[in-house]
Amino acid sequence: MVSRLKVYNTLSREKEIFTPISSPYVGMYVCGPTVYGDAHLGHARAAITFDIIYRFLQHLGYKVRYVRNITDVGHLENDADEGEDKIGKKAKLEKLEPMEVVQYFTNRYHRVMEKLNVKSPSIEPSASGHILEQIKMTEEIIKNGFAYVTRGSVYFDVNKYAASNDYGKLSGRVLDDLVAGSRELDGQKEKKNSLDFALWKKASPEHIMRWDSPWGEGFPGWHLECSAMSAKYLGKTFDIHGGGMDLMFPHHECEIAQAKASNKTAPAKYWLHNNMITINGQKMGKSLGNFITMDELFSGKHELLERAYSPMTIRFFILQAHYRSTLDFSNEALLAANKGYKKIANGIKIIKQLTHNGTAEKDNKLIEEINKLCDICYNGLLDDFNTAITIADLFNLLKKINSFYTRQLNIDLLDEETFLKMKNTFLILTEEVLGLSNENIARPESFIDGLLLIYKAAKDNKEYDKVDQIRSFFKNEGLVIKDMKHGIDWAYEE
RNA sequence: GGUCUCGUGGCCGAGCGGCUAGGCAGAGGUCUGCAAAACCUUUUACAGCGGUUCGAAUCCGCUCGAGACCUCCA
Repeated sequence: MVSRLKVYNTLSREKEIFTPISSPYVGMYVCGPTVYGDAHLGHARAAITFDIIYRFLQHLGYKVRYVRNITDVGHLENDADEGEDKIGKKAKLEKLEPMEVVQYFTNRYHRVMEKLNVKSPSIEPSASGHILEQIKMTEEIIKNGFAYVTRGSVYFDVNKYAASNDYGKLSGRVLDDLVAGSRELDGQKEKKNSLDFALWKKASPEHIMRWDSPWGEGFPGWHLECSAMSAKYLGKTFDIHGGGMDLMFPHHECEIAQAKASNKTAPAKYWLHNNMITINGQKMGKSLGNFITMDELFSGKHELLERAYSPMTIRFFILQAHYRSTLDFSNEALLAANKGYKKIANGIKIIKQLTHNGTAEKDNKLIEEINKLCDICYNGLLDDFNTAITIADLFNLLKKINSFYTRQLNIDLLDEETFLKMKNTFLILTEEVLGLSNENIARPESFIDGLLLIYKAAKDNKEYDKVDQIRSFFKNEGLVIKDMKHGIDWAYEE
């Protein structure tokens, strides 16, 4: 397969032609959520970004194994020794088992993803389910001389590693700058160097989540799970590693170091990072507390929201920007996205109804124009998954589709091939690749009530043919009309 | 302080040296019993100042402004 797909690789800071390690197979690992809170817009952006990548790679014919983890252990509040585990803290607060917290928020995350029409990954491993793999990797790193044990904890020796590897390449850091800029945090006395990070941490007495290890009871460091699980399911080197830009340093940098220190090979060929959602120009994030959860968006229940926004509106909103640009949240922007999405949704609806008669005379100029409009639609996606450009081009194609629909243009002037190409290009790109499914926005009950009003009027006017007609509509849907002395209602046909 | 990114018309947002991005909003028109939709046309741009170039929103420099990472964050 000759690839025309270009991807921006954070490692090289360039767009590169995408060539998988062993085509047609593609391995992709994406950092998933830490399940101690509800998903917000930022989680949605990351998930949707890599959902598009997953879908488009599949569309191009690749066989993709997509691994997205659930972080349920080891993610501390901060780097200090007394930094609490995020899950553990929440569990204590709510008087729950840590795994209850994990299950609860995992379920909720899945529900939101389903609404957003984000496909499930091929494998969704959790950190707590891979403690053995993480211990093994830690042992390997110690064996290779890149980690040391202090009082029951194991730390990665960044200086030692950096002597023979370029630590900081991914995030563009220089080691000396990092040392100079690093803050003094408590409890770093165990480390030889402030940049060293934990592979395994000794559990303090009050720490709930703990496992046996060669170094005593403890728990794995945050960065380790991704290294262990990606290697387990995708091999020591795989094609794509993704995640939010904020994970670039230190998380992804540490992952590379761990992988090289244990497996002696760089983990991923391409590193892809999605940018942040901003709100009033500022990053939306947990620490700033300025995030809006997906449930709040769906229900409109948040002080910054003027109304509720449907999942597809949000998906469309996110896709209208390129994934490597920041995207600013506002009601106005979301409102515009809502209308834009509806326009696409109407396009999907009408193109399914369009039919074509092949016998008429053909218009070669029109045929050429339509073909060109169709071909162009792929350019955006092929250029580093630029959905903004593809959507713009789809709107241009949609203008023609609408013209055919309203008969302002005669569709029979197209040849069969072009007609099908137009239909397929629009439907496949919108529904399958961009994942813009039709939302069921109509409320059937209000239609039923409306029909019953007409039914009543027809009865009053003794227009019995109309009455019978309406009754048969109901019957076809498995419903019956109930004429009662005190009024009219409907019921399910028994 | 260090490293880096960005500043596009009323709003959002593409753009990677020459060719109308697109969506929303506004104006005019076609169609229409009315309305809506749709289609056509159209008004507001590239933070500022210099430079490179035949040509710059796009490259370089400076100034101003916003932000990200260097702790946890998608």
